[in-house]
Amino acid sequence: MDALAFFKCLADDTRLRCLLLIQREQELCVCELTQALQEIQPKISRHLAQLRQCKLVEDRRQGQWVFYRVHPALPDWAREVLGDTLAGNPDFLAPNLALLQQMGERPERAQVCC
Amino acid sequence: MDALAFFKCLADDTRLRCLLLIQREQELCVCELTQALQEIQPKISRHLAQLRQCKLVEDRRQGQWVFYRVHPALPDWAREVLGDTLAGNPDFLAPNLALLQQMGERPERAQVCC
DNA sequence: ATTGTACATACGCAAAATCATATATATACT
DNA sequence: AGTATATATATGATTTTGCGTATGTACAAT
Repeated sequence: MDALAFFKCLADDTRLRCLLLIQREQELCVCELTQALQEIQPKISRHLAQLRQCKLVEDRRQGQWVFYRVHPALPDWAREVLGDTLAGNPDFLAPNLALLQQMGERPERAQVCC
Repeated sequence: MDALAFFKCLADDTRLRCLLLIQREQELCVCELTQALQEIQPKISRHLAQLRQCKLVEDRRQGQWVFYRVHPALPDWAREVLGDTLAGNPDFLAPNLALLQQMGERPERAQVCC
């Protein structure tokens, strides 16, 4: 995970919101992100694919849904960057979180472990 | 200083190295950055202009030289991002710092204050 | 089997970012 | 005044990135 590739992933509005939302909510599926960002599904999927290829997120299929989470092997410094960004920009995700709350019938996620 | 604009500035190799070098060395002039990155001067200047316009750096003319430093009004979270990135990628600037050491006759900087 | 939902990817195009070259400006020195 | 150094910016070409549409695949339910 090199620094330049990491920041390139954060340098797009869709990717930045997706990643920070996933970090904040632990795990989100594509349809939830589509709703939270009010974007069409292929657009969300395309950006998630890039985050996945760069190993910033990990995906897990559960039934019809694919859930994304922050990649467990993401280096500490990168995690701290995400944390600092969230802490320093408390309003950034506000509209997206509101849309997520509004969403009815969100898919139930199985407990993954432990 | 919004998060997206900040990360867009970091999403280019030249800008990322310039900014991290400036952060680490306190203050650097264009010719030092040109040497440290082994790039032509207009390329360095162009990227510095972008960092300046986004208020990530501040410039100061001293005689023939223009010195750049991290902008004093840069928000804390952004400073922490730079610090985390430097700490987490200790080898990233190594070649650039080596080239900077090799450079003879580096311009003397006046003490700015205090 | 078929229909529907969730998600991924391929393709062609448009827009944005980057580049190298040329040129302009500002200061220093003689 | 004239030359040299340091830096900035304009220009046109090239590369990269992002987009919407169309399509493909996997799973669920009937």
